[in-house]
Amino acid sequence: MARLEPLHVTLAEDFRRRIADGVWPAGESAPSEAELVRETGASRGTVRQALNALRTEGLLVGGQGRSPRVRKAPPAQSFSHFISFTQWAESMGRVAGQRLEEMARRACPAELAEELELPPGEQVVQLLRQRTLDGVPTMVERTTFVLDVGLHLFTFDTNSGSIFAHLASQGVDLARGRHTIDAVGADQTDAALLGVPVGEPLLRVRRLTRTRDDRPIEYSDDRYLPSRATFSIENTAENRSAMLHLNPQESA
Amino acid sequence: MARLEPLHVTLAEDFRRRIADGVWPAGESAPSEAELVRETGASRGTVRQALNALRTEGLLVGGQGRSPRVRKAPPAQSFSHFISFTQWAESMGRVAGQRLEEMARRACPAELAEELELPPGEQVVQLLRQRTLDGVPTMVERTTFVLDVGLHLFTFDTNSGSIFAHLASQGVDLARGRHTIDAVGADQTDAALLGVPVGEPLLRVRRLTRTRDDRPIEYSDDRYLPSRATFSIENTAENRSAMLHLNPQESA
DNA sequence: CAGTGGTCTAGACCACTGA
DNA sequence: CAGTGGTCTAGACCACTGC
Repeated sequence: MARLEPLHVTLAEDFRRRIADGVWPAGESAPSEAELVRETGASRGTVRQALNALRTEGLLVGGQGRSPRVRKAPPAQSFSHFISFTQWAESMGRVAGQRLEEMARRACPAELAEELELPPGEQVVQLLRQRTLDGVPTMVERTTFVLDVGLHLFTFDTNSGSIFAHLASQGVDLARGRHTIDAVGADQTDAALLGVPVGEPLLRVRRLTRTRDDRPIEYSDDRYLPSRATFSIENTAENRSAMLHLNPQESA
Repeated sequence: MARLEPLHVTLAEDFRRRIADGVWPAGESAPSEAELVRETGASRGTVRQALNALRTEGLLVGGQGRSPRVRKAPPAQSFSHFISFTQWAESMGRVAGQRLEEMARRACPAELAEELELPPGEQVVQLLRQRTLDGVPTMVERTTFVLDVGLHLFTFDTNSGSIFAHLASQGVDLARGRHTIDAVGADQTDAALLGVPVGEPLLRVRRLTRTRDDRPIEYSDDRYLPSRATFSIENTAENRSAMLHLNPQESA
């Protein structure tokens, strides 16, 4: 019996499923750690490691003295949902669509060169795409890839699916992302692609994605129709991990 | 020698300080776990618990086979920065200001009653405040408190500091928050308080804050000038904790 | 009071990395 | 190869909850 996953990951998935399936009903107490140790045969440390994962996801709350209680399950969000419009849509049973407006290889603009930690004049691959959800225009995506990664895209029909799924199959491992969120008025391009007046408020997310060894791979400027999508974040006092940085800007 | 904090918390703070002070220079390898065990005298499990905290904060990256490397320190963000404009400003050496426009006790509006899990007709306390950063208008805040918490505010000069600091001193323990982010055009009130035209794009954050035992305490609708503040989030593939939910909205 | 989770220890085996 | 972090175990003591 091959076991590719660590035991604590398997247990965490098992527990997540019990919550999703209502085996551990929302609002009630979950079984005690001692009980889970008896049931699973794993040691307490391993059981705790699994439970802690659910805690930081907000699926379990409380503790100290009484069994933790189960919260109503928010849809599980994996990292790929952060960076892939397609995977996000699919996770909700929606259909993501895309139309490539432009794809170009060119010298990296100065502002982006700094973000991507590239020397001046380095070549990059840039895309402009309109994204749809169930056929309705929802987002305008302006993405810049470092050259060696972007070259994979020329072997790929960019109108036919998820760029990130394609890159993953090529061995590109995205591991970390920084997302900066603000609001902008629609420019001419946004307005045309989203079917709204120029100046309409849009929710903008700028994202820098890195590999496991911290090399910047991709920068994207995505502008959403707020009537079509919003972001939400959960965070807790115990847990510093859900980091929402509120950055002051000098007056634009 | 009283030790109020758990050892792993003390160690984590120590390690964070070493990164901030450059004792562990950014970009270089941190000491191995074995080394830290020798140095601190703590067991490996405890050292790992401390290091894992820094990992999920994004201060350390990498692993398996080689020592983790240190990333340039993002400013440490505690939970209080999420929910308190004042504490956020202070953490950056800025000065937060506020002007109370309105404070009222009234029946809870229907949309909010659901969010706050209150029976229909329940009384709440509502505030409308203009917030400034270094004297410049930056945000308009519409906050609703459940009654027993809101009553604390009548014993408090709301023009003179942080509401959350005041509530904390009254024994109200905020523990968890859900933040929903989108973009809206400024309405008449926003426009007047922020000094921009009606329709100007604003970054809106709606927040529901809960106590440790999951009781909703406060709901707020905060609208920022994007030229004055943006949000950013860090997340990783290993770690599900930084949850960014991208929620579809039916057309408004 | 008994049961719970929070903390801490000591020791073990493995997979992976880099010289 | 030796050293690293990833995983897992077994057992211990404590602070806190609820009865």
